[in-house]
Amino acid sequence: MRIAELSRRTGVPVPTIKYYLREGLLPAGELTSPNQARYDDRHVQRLRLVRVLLDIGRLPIATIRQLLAALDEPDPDVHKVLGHALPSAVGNKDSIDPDVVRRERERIDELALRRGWQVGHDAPARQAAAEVLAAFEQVGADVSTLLEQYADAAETIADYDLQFVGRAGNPEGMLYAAVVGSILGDSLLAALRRMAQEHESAKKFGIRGDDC
Amino acid sequence: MRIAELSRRTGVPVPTIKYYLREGLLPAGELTSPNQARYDDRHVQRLRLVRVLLDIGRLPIATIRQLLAALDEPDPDVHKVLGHALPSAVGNKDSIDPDVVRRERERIDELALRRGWQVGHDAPARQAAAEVLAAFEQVGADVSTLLEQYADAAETIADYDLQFVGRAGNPEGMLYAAVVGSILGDSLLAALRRMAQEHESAKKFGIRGDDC
DNA sequence: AAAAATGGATAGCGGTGCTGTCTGCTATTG
DNA sequence: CAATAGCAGACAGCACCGCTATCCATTTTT
Repeated sequence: MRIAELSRRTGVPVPTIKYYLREGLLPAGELTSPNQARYDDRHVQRLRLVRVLLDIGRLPIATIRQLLAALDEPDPDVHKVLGHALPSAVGNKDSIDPDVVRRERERIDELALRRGWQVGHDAPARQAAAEVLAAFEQVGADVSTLLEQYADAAETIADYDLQFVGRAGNPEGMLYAAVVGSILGDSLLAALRRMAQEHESAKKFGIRGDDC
Repeated sequence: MRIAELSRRTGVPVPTIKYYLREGLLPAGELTSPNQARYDDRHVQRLRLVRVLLDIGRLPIATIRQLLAALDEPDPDVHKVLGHALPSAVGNKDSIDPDVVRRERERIDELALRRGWQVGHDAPARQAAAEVLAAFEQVGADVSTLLEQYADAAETIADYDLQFVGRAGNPEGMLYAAVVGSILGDSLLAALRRMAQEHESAKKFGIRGDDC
C-alpha cells in the first residue's frame, strides 16, 4: 500500500504521516523506486499506536519515539520501556519546593520498604510519587490516610495489569500489552474513577443522580 | 504584601503572576492606589493551587479558570465542578473511529447500569471511558476482563476519595478537597501503580529488582 | 502524452504558556 | 526633597509543539 491508502485506513492526514516518518515514529516504507515506497499492516498498526499514545496517553512526540525505539529493540525490557513513559506523565515540577519533595521521597521510600515492594531505588515512579505528594502538601492537603489506601489499590490494580500482560502469550505481545495497558490504563482508570466518585457521592450525600 | 513578595513566597515569576491576573486565574489584589495593590495569603494559596493544577494535573489554563470560577461560587456543586476537569483530562479524540466509540459507550452504559452506578447519562466520564475503550480496541487489545477489574478498583478508590473529601468538614473545604483529590489523585495513583507494577512484575517473573 | 500521485525537503502556522518592554505613577531611601 | 526603586496595567513578542502547506523531481496511472 502507498501513503494515500495508509492515510485512508488510519484517518491520519498524509502530511502528518510524513511528519511522523521524519520524526522516526514510523519506520520508512520499503522503497520500490527512489521515490516510491510501500507500506504494510505493521505501519497501520504502528500509526494507530502513535495516535492513541498521543491523543489518549498525551505523551509528547519525543517520549513516543523513545518508547517505540525501546519496543523495537530485540531484547525487550519492560522496566526500561515504561521508565521512559512515566517521567513525561508528570509534568514540570519546578513549581514544587525541592525540600518538600525530598521529604516526601523519604516517605515513599519508607512505604515501599514497609510493603516489601521490589522497586529500583532509581525508578522514576518513586520520584514522581514524591512530587505528587509534595504537590498535595503545597495545597495544604493531608494525604497520609489516602496514601496507604491508594497503595493498597495500586497493588490490586498492578496485579490486574500483570494478568492483562500475561494474557498476551509471546514476549513481544507482552511488552506491547504492558505499554498499552500502562498508558491507556491510566486514562481508563481515571474515567472509571470519576464515574464511581459520582456514584459514591450520590450515595453518601443522598443526591439523586440525574437518572439511572 | 505586594507582588514581589507574592512572587518570592510562591516561586512564580512576577510577569507570570501578572499573566495569571489577566487570565482571571488569580483575583486582583486590593487597590490601595490607582497603581498599587495588596495581596494576601489567599493569593498565595490560590497561586500554589494554580501551579499544581498546571504542572501536576496538566490542566490547560482555560480549564483551570472554569474550575476556579466554580470553586468560588457561593453554592458549591461538586459534580458540576469536576465535570469541568475531566474532559480536558482526555485529549483529542479525533484519532478514534466514532462508530467504535459509540459501541464502547453502550458497553460503559451497560456496565454502569449493571453495577447500579448512579451516574448521569450525560456525565463526561462516561464518554471519556468509552473513548479510552475505543482506543484499546484500535490498538488491538482485549479489555473485557480488565474493564471489570478496573471498575471494581474504581469503586474502592472512589470510596477512599469520598472519605478524603469528608474529612474536610465544611462544604468549601470539601469542594476544595474534591478538586485537589481528583486531579492530583490521578497522578498519585498513576505513580503508585507504576511502582506496584514493577514489584508485581519482579514477583511474577522472578526478576530481582535492582535492590530492596 | 497528459494527469495524478509519490518521497523528500523546507518553510510556515496556530495554539499555549509565558516573558520583555514600556508608561505613568507611587513608595522608599538617603 | 531629590533620587531611586518598585508598582499596575497594557501590549507585543517569544519558545515550543504538533502539525500543515508548498515545492520539486520522479514515477505511476489514465
